[in-house]
Amino acid sequence: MTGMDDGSKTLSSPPTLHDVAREAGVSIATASRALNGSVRNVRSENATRVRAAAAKLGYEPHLSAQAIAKGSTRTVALVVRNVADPYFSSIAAGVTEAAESAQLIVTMAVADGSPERELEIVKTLRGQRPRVIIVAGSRIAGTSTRDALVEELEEYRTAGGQVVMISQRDLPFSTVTIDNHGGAERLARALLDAGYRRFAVFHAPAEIRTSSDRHAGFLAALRSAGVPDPVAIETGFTRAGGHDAARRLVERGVEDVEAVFAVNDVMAIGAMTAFRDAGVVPGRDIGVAGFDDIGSAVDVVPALTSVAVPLREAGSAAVRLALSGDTGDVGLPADVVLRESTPPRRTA
Amino acid sequence: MTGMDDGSKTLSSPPTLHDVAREAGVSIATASRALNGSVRNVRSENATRVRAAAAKLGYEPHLSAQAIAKGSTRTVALVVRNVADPYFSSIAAGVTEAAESAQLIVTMAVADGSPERELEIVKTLRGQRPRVIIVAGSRIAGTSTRDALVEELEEYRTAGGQVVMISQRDLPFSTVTIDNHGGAERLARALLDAGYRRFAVFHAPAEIRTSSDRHAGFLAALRSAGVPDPVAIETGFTRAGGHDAARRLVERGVEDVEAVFAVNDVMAIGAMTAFRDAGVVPGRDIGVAGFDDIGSAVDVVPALTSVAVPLREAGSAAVRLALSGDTGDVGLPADVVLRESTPPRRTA
DNA sequence: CAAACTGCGGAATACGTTTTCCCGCTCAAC
DNA sequence: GTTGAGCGGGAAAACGTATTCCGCAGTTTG
Repeated sequence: MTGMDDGSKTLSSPPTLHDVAREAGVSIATASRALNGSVRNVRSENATRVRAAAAKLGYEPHLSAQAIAKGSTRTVALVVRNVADPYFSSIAAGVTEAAESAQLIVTMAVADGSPERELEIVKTLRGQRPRVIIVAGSRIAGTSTRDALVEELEEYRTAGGQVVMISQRDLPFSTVTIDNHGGAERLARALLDAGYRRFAVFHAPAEIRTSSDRHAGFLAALRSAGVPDPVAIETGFTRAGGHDAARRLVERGVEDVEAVFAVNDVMAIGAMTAFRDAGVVPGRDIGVAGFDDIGSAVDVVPALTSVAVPLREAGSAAVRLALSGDTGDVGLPADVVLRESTPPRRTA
Repeated sequence: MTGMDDGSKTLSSPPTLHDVAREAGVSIATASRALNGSVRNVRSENATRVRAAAAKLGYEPHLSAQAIAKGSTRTVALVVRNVADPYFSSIAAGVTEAAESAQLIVTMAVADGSPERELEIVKTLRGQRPRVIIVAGSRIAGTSTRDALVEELEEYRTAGGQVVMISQRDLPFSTVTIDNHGGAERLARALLDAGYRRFAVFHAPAEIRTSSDRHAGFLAALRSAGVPDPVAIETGFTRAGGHDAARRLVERGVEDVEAVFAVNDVMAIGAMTAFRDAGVVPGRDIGVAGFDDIGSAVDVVPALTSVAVPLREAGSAAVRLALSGDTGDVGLPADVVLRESTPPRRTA
């Protein structure tokens, strides 16, 4: 390319094991054995010479080459719907934490709520030959893409890969489940105890399993208490969705609802500011509760009643479950946290 | 789970190009040429047969093998301090967006604020031979690890890699800079215009460049306006840090400060709830301003005055900058957004 | 009509590792 | 003093793919 590197950094390819071996005056095999804990020993004098050579040359093993030689990689692949959402970034944090402590590299892809994109992602991920594929927040969509996704993942699994879903039960894979149904039930009962009787629910389309589970749990508790069904407003699973739903509820007239349950916190928070903008003060004029207990739940005013979900833990549990090799599910609790957004209400 | 599922799917290794070629009745070379847009053509009949065979077998090319054969990968590596922080997850969102539109895979690692960990990460990342390494929110720490990091990255670069820093100027790499200094100056002027005169600043240790730039800009604007220097409280760059700083400020006595500038929004938000818990109402008893304009800035009460920073854009700009191959910096603006947390103040 | 050229298939090599296999050496056991 | 085991070094074969090079047909050119 350019001339001799007289003195300074000309562009060159990174040193290979071959270079290290030559520098140390040993064979490639010996160098390889010295640099990773192989079964075989190498004489300690040679080992130190190899290590010195590697350090001198700034050698780093080519992971792809290792992967192909060993027939296995050290990566875990994570697909999420949206990294910027605290729900998923918390999961991602747990995943990277557990992965790094297992010396694994994590690759991340964002599906953006599109089942087609998700399918495409899983395909290219398969090319990575990761040890594990973790899918968080998949959308169980129209059966055609869904079936294709399942098939793709099953092929991956028969090829020796581990698949773990997060909060996506009833797909034929190990999953880390969150007690969405039970948490929502307990939340409903807590709100009933606090004196609320008439509710609205802001939920996402039914394909989003997390949403429908929470919705169902809430409904079940209400019904078993003999309270009238809440008004249900379907909207997006995002802050904007919650904001929008609140506006629609206000337009419709909000006098007959005492509290709103939004199926996640970002929706609830969006709803709170929409309510406030419309002159309906959350916590005073209307109770608001969310789900997930994301960090900022305590920072909004009034502090948001929610259901605490160990998201980070879910991420790391997914990795550990996959690495354990067991198939089977891990269940995580979901605990109600009452705060000022749903103050006790004097029943009439 | 269950025993042998006799009949189908026994555990087997994924199909290789060899299998596809055999199935299609052509050579490996032809199969390879048919499946990726090679320079060479293959007769269309053969091409369709190869594609059919690939589809039938569920073939996905082994990315590691491709990487080693071609001598280059299609991955971009991102190292952040903490995924769960909205600052970094927004950047990560931008990075993945741009990467995916360039058909690149992103691998992510979390440095967790530890320079040693960061160094270690960059080392193993180098083994990945990514096209690009993006470092966001690095901590310029004690020069020893810092120099080691720089050296590591420079070796990577002389080996043909692209390095981009985000908001970490004056390291010898291309960087996407955010106008932290100017944004903080403009914020200070806006607060002065609103009638505030006596300030406190919550900032992070000086090694965090983002923090010190913002702090310096704020200070500069204050001084050039002839206003007394603010009380400076050093704390962590996190929500907890802001919370803690606010408590310390309240303990010290808060009568003589009219407004607080926290060098980022999560700190500001943490500070607001600490103030409120201490009976100091943000927006009434004390003005609070942050920096970054994260999504939840509009959801807290009072809505948080901040400086809008195009974080997502910074992430995608970093990828584009790296891919362009140019070295040089990209500057991103930072615009003041006044909200209710800093209402205009009647000057005495 | 020979020569040059084009289009395309396949064998073989390369990429950077790990691992198997073979070999020589040393040491202990008989 | 032979033999067998144990140790450790190196040559070579893998791993799955891209690509170079060679060869063969068919086509153009003069």
